[in-house]
Amino acid sequence: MNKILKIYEILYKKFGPQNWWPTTREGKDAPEYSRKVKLNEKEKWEIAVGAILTQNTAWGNVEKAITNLNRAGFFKDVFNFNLSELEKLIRPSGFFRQKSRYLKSFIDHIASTHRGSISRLLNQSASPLRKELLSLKGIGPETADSILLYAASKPSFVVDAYTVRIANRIGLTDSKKYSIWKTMFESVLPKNAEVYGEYHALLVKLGKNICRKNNPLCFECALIKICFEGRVRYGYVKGAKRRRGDEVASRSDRKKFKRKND
DNA sequence: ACCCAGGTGGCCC
DNA sequence: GGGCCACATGGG
Repeated sequence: MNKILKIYEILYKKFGPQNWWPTTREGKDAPEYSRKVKLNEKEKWEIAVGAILTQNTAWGNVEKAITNLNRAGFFKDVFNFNLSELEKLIRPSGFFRQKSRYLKSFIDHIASTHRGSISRLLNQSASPLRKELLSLKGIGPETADSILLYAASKPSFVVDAYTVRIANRIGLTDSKKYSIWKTMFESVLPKNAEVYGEYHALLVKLGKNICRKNNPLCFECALIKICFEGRVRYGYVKGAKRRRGDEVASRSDRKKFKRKND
């Protein structure tokens, strides 16, 4: 079986569905994970805004920003907020000056080009929509694909830092090009938004908790059998030299991990 | 006191 | 087309 399919099978079995992208329920302020079949206009806005806010930023900080936006009634009337109001509200998500500009230009674009409806933007077919998103300041390939996949429900695979790190360690490819990574996954997986969405979310889950940048918890990783670096760290690969920092995680790390994950 | 986080754009060669 | 750098807050 192809490794890319195998990874999905293993992670899905281990972690179950992740129900991305988190959105805020009626009457609440903070986003939660729960899969919706059909998104309303507010939820589409929230996903697109979240995709911009989470650029190189911990999701917890984005949650704080989205909570602020909800309390201010932002998603009910996105056209009624100016730059400095946005800056204040999204401050916790970091890079708030650039991100507020990115948001404003996104909002203005929808106002002027799509008669104020984000659905009119998102209802296009995937390829022109992707091009249009990429033409906006502050929307690069990952953010565009996140919006395509999670807000527009189109099968467009999202490649992020976790995807690259995990696939690098497993030994899939060492390419530096986003398009190569994206094609690698899309050419193997069924062209299905739900599968793409779960796959990406599962990689994030693994990357956050186990396949961490420093001191990855390979001893707990469900992918150890198919991961080159993991096997090297564990000493499974004969003759492979362990490098500094390749030690198996400490006891305290194991305990910490167990506490966090049930 | 570090290091890190669900990237992007600008500038330089 | 690639290699650097600024951008900012909050948690571990």
